Amino acid sequence: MPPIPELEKIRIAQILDAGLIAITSKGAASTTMDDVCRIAGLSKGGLVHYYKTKRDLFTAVFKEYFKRIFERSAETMAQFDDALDQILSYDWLYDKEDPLVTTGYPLILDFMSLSAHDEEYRLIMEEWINNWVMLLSAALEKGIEQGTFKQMDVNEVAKSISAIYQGIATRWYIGRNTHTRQWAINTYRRGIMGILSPFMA
Amino acid sequence: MPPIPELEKIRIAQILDAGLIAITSKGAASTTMDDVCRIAGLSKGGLVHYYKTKRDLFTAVFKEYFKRIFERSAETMAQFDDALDQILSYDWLYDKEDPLVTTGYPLILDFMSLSAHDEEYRLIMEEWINNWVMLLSAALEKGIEQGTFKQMDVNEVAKSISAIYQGIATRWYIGRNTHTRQWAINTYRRGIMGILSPFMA
DNA sequence: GTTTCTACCGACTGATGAGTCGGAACAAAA
DNA sequence: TTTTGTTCCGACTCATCAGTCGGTAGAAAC
Repeated sequence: MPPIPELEKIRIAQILDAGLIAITSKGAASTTMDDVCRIAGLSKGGLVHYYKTKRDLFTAVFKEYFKRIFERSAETMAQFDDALDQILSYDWLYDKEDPLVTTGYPLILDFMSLSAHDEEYRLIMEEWINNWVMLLSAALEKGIEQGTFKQMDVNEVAKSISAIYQGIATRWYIGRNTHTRQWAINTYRRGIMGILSPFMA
Repeated sequence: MPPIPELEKIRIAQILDAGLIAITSKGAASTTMDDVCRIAGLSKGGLVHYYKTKRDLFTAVFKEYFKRIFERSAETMAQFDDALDQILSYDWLYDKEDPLVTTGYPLILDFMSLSAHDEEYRLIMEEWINNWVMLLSAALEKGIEQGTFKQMDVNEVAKSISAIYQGIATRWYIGRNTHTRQWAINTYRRGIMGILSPFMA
């Protein structure tokens, strides 16, 4: 019988944090279960008690990261009233100082690579994309109500907007020597305004 | 002493093809040297004779693939006279039937993930991006001469255009269930026109 | 007190795969 | 003919690591 009832939650948090640290620093491919044990301060057996396989663990870690990114997106968007401001509120994606962003990008790249060869991972990725798209869709709907935008297929447009954000983020991260924060922000603003231009009221 | 002088070239081509097949089908992470041997129809020793380490081999395979993509880009652009047509000539990136594209995307995703944790790979990636950017820059310059575009920092604009192409490609590939070819083409056209809009003469 | 269940430990196993190495076949050079 | 260098072979070594398993500590149940 469990010594403390909240113990499980504490351990899960410990393990997911450790997994996040390990994967973002070494990469998913070279992160071992022992790495995660060590960082979490648990033994092999302790870790396995909560996640039977490496795959279980990785899946949970990826979901946890996506959850954090999603929460950040929702919070930042909620700070604005105007729908267009909400849609263009993603400057934080290109902030080197932000640990969620900079340390997290390698994890997203790892995950995309895994998704290319693993259907289960790909579905998780699709779900994440879909959540993001829904967030943007809601803002577009709001903009239509507010009279900022004309009628449109909000889902298709939201997919375009999120794809542009993500593409620029990838490029900004990989090509860090030649791609500045200002370049990224200019690019996304112009790109997204291009997407929205047929629908500006 | 070499039996046939062209033998080396033949073997290299054999090995790079095999590497491409292996990596695109199984993923870089789970491709083994033995896989490449088998596909190339060579023994371990034979493979090692040409590429001492797995890293050497992979680097060569990635460069070969980037070369092919670059050639395709240059050829396709060259079919158009008008600069804007050249810049918007990348429909082929979103063609499921094209083996260079569909089978190659997993390889690019793998390589981006490797680049996140490996400086040598990252530099190769940067170089590839730069080649692509130069191709687009040349078209932009041409457009300025032709009077299609106003003066601009062609390099910055070219970086934006290529980032949009790549972002949409990634999304189109990963989110294949929900992202159509037509969506990809519409998105890139509007996005890129948004990038170019301040510079249309 | 005894049993039972959870939480955790860490040594061990078994598989996998990169890189090694001695050698064979063969061609050209000496 | 002998020697030397190239190309290629495939069995072997050795490190790594996911997952296993027998065991312990301690709390609750009986």
